[in-house]
Amino acid sequence: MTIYDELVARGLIAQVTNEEEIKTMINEGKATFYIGFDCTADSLTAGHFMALTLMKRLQMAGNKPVALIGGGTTMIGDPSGRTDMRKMLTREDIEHNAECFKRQMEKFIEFGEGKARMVNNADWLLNLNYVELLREVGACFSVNNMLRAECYKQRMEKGLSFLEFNYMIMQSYDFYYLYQHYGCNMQFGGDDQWSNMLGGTELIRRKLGKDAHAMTITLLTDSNGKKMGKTAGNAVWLDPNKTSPFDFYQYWRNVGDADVMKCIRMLTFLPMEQIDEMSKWEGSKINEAKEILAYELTKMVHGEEEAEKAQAGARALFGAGEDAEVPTFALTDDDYRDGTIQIPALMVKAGLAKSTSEARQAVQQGGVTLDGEKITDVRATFEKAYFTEGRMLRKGKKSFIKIVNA
RNA sequence: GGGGGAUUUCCCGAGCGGCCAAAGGGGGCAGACUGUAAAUCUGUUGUCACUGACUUCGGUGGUCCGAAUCCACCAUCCCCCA
Repeated sequence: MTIYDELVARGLIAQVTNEEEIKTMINEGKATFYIGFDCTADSLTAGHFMALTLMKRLQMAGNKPVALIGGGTTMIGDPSGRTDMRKMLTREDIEHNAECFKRQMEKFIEFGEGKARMVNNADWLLNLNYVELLREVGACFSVNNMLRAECYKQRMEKGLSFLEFNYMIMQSYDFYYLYQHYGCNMQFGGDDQWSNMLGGTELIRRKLGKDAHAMTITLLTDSNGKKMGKTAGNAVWLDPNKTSPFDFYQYWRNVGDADVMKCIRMLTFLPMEQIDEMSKWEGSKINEAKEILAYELTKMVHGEEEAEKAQAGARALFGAGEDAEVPTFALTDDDYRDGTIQIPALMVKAGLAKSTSEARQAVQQGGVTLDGEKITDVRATFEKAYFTEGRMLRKGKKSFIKIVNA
């Protein structure tokens, strides 16, 4: 199976500019492709993860990846798929974020001589001269066409600032620049980037008379059409300090039945034959597929050891077993008042509830247990000695944390 | 530049002088049912020293016994005209 066919079989490809040419190019390992990452946060997310795996797949097939850190474009903010303007980030924040991205990416992609390359568009975008840029590329963009672009549609109703309107031009310029300086002949991106990417191929054609290609990745959505990689509006981070390996594992362990095989196909590196076999599973056997998915992804992001721990912890908590490897929280003397602590305060400190009110409600509704004992009294108080051995605090079905003394 | 409209709790969106911590929906959380799934049903969803108190309705002042609701100014956004 060729790499292109595999990408198709895995459902990764959404749109391409020219299928035949792209197919030949990547199958023969002749593509130098880039993917841009806007550094709006200090960690990559599960959403970026798919792009990283795609880079890896292509790299394994002999193509050269260029990871573009959007140090420059982040200064503007991509309006695609947004109904409001992004908050402006300072230059320092952006640089810090770019640094974090770089460290995380290095775990997946091999960088170095003749391998993958990492560039930051701040290096060329920030020094552009306004009038020169207008004269150089401004003439190649038709405002009429831009306004028709999908990525601005939503914003046309609510209002789009000139700042953001220029995002497409900056992204197009990136491609134009990379084409000339690094021989980059293809761009990848999420499907929501399609119009921005076409801006780039168009610019290259007009300025240089050359063909460059664009290809988009199917957005990973669940069966309800919602973007995956988020819980309650919060991203699932790749940084273990922001989303623990256990929570990361649990996120994938809990995907809906209808979405498991799709995730396995798109995100893991398991061979297609095995995947085809698994997709025949039905009923509660699907849980095994979920475990495999969660394990595989946790292994890729956090390493085998963490994946084992997360899996063992989850099995112990939800099945039988005693010694569960779950995140722990250590109480210090300051957490106790007169040597004791009340259950709502404990829950807030351990991060199981955002406020004591929320904690109370959980208790009142019978959702809180300590070492298997259901807590019914909101005022239940515990002494320090009680936690010496470590106690399992649980809220609802899926939130666990082990409480110990520091 | 001129004219009109908007700004409400996580989001959407009612409220237009006391009965408002503020309808309804979404989302979240918890309970039941289950397979750590989906669907469904129920409860809950500002904060706290929680049967009471305190702080919210873009910002700042004002009117009033009393304001999310009225007035003034400021800020931001949208629409129409130029």
